[in-house]
Amino acid sequence: MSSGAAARPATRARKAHGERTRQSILETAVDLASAEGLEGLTIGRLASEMKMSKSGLFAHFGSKEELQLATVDAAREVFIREVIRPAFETKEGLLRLWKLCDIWLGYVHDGVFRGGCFFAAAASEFDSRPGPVRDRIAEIMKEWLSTLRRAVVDAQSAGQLERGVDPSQLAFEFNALELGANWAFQLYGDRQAFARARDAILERLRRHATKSGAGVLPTTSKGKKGRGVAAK
Amino acid sequence: MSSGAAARPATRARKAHGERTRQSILETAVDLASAEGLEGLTIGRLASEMKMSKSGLFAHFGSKEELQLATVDAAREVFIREVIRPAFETKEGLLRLWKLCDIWLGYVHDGVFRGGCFFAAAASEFDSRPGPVRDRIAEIMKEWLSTLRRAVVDAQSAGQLERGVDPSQLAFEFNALELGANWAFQLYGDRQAFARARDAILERLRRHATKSGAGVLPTTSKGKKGRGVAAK
DNA sequence: GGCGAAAACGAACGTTCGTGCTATATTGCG
DNA sequence: CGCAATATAGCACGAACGTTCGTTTTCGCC
Repeated sequence: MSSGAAARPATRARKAHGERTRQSILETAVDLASAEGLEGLTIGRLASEMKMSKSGLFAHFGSKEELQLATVDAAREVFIREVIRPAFETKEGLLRLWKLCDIWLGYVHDGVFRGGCFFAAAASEFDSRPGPVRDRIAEIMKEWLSTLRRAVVDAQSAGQLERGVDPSQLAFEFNALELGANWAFQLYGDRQAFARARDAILERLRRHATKSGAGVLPTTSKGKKGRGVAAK
Repeated sequence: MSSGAAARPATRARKAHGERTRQSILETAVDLASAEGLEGLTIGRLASEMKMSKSGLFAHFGSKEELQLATVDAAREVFIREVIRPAFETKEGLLRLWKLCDIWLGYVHDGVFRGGCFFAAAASEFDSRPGPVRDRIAEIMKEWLSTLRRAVVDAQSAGQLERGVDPSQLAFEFNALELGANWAFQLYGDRQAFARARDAILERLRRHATKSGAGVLPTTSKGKKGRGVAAK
């Protein structure tokens, strides 16, 4: 009903040239919204950015709320492409858990979104504003938290992480440290915050790593390139 | 020039009844802004909440930006009263550091501001919006971070915390965990997040506490009442 | 009790918001 | 080519925004 990516049953093969502009509108929308907020993302502003008329652009979505929802989902796609997918190139275990955190921090540092983590900003903006947009944001962030938690469990199953640690607790802490780094970077431009978050995360990973797990972690948090897969 | 609290040189003793309404406007403004954001805090909305006319209310501030600045400073006063002052009743050292974190979490949990931590929301809203408001918010959050850092240093001076730990690093981590709890509570209503943050903070404090420091920390993170000053 | 200042009001300003309508380009298919 | 569907533009709307202005109410003080 909504996620029309590429799953039409071949009955309607045409209708492609509206979809394309819609997509490029959403690219701009995501960028704009990450900086000015999902509510500050105004249709007039977006239209002038796209050199389109308000009404022409508006017709693609039908309402502002639909535009916001589409923007959130577009941001989710970017997040998956920039963070999840790269981290999942590493096979499950302690290193993938680390990669998830490391790449997340890199994605904020490198300014994939103009205003830092799109979802951190969106969550904070909508957390007191009930409705479908808020629900969708919460859902997506829950996906992320689950991914983090799942990575912890997998690392335990692989025998690289002590079984005593609570996966939800660890996921909470890592997510908090990431949000903290994002916060410090957005507010102060403090790049050191990334190193602080990495230090804190690595320290926890090291403390709870088993003997076989300790080897896979990078030796320092400074360099961008981790040491790579050493174990096995 | 601005902070006219109660420091007039007795030349002008009158002029109190405008200041009072101004103060009560700001109370409402703080509450409103914490939920709907500093930009969503609209003059018309605020006026109708106060049962005043837009123009009558407006005259107290002269511009929306001035209103926002005054609101931010009013929120700072609340924060000092609700968090800083209570924590500073405990004498400097490891316990005060813990109190700062513990009370902060309580202040979010108990809903001192309708939308969670006022400054977490404001920082996120204004971090991509240069200007005096953003600067003031950043300044206030820096005060908080400094307070946290200072508490770490004091705990070290008191011989209750290992001197090896980096005060800025610890302040960063604690602040991040607090923001993380605030985030989880606002978005999911997840009260468990407070316990998670407390656990994480306490664990770090315990790990780096000296022998003489270990005694002052509470035995569990569950109860609201800490064990109290046991050492010395 | 009346005077002057401070405080609150009501109406209007120009702008921008989201959202409808209607008409005109643009395009894919027979 | 011509036709139908789609995509974009133009225009107008009611509401809300921050702000200004001139007037009216309130209130401390002589």
